[in-house]
Amino acid sequence: MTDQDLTQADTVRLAIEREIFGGQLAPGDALEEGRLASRFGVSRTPVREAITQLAQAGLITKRAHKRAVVAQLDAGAMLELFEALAELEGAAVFLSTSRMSEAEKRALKDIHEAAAENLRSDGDPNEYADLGFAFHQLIVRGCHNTALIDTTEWLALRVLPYRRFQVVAPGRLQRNQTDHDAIISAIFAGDAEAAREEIRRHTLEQGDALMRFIALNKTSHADFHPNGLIKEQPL
Amino acid sequence: MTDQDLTQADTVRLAIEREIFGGQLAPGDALEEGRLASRFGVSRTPVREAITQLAQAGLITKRAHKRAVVAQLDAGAMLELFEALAELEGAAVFLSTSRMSEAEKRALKDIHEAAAENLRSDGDPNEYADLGFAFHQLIVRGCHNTALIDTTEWLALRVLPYRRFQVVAPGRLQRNQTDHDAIISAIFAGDAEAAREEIRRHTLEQGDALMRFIALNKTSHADFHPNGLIKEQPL
DNA sequence: TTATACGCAATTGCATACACTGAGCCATCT
DNA sequence: AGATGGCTCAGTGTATGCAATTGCGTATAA
Repeated sequence: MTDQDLTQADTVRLAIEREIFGGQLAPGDALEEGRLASRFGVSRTPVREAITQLAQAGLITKRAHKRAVVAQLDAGAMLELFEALAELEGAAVFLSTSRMSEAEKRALKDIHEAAAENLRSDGDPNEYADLGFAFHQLIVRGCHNTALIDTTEWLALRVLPYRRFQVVAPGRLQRNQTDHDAIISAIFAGDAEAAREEIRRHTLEQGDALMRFIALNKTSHADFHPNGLIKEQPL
Repeated sequence: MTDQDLTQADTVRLAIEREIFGGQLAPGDALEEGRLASRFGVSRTPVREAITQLAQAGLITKRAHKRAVVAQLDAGAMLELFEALAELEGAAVFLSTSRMSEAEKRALKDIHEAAAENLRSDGDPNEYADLGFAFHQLIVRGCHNTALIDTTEWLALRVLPYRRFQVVAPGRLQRNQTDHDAIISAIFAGDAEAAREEIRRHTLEQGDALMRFIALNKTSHADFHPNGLIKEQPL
């Protein structure tokens, strides 16, 4: 049963997801069923199914008889998303503080220290970003409530296509690390309410910083388009 | 452009949703594509699409090469769901307290008082349930954050197939009304933190009551079946 | 030049046909 | 008898064809 029994629609969906998160498919790009079908060597049917799923997940917007498009967030939507995400992560960490096992706490600390080391040694910013992502993920999963975890990660997914900007903002990393410091301290101190407030503020600030950064490079006045503004990603 | 331009897949999806919420389709029931197709007078294609969407929404569970099934919640899953919902509603009301317009507050109060009147006059419990649902909905929507609203309602949807039990629990209604009283007071007092705590406790308690009620009528020891008929459901 | 009407190509939504999987049933073997 | 293996068939996954709709270039008008 180790065979996941992946259907072709699943394969296509995962492939498209990767391309969205990897940046090959940027917000605003059109997804044409026929092209994707031939690109993946399947018929339009599984492609359609994959697109339907991604649309339901919010990664793609799709309207009847119109081409599917990689979801594009205007400033307002992104603000809302980060606000909601801040609340959800706050709720999660509130629970996590009393529910994380010792092993989970240690893993969290390990990641946090690896990130610190990355900063000290002026390491790869992409690696730092990955560590930050893992940090948040560990905290959220620490609440041991799959409904809340899934919901939170579902929201987080939607900003992911934009999040790779974060790393280029200068001076942000140090501040990020300080925030994480405060969060982890609150968790280890068992102060759930403080942990909630810290992560709420932190996530809101992250969103703010991302938006401000994007706004500086924006071309359209309401929409962002990652690849149009930034040089290149090493993926 | 008032025409919503509903595709057949949408129509089918809405129809299935209604049947799930209405109870004609109970958790655990199998959805066979071919039957649904002929019942709705369409081909399997739009039915498949509808099922895919509902699966992504969590209302039905679907595994490769197996029949789709109306989502069935075991005790643990339901507990998690209510816990998550409590957190989300808490987050929403926290924001709503400072964001609801006067008109929205008045509408909320009107609903609340209609519910009180329903209780005083020993009215239709179903109507009371609807009012309660509207009460929660108004509060959630009052936060004016569509991401948070959608997420919360998305979670609430998943317990909806079970929620029609609530009304039969004796003595619950009065307590429910008292809780709502406290919530609305906190909102009008502008005490966001109190409102959050009140609705958190309230929603958790609602879930508790529902689960306890179902547990009394259960035959299987982990799974619930609204219609009172438990069907075999090994994993 | 800008705006509007129109027609054709491209693309989606749906139907149908086919391929594959998995669960039961029965026969066969030990 | 119980286990094992193939057979059957209901049902899902995928491919393909066709009709309906869009949007986009072109022509025409203001």
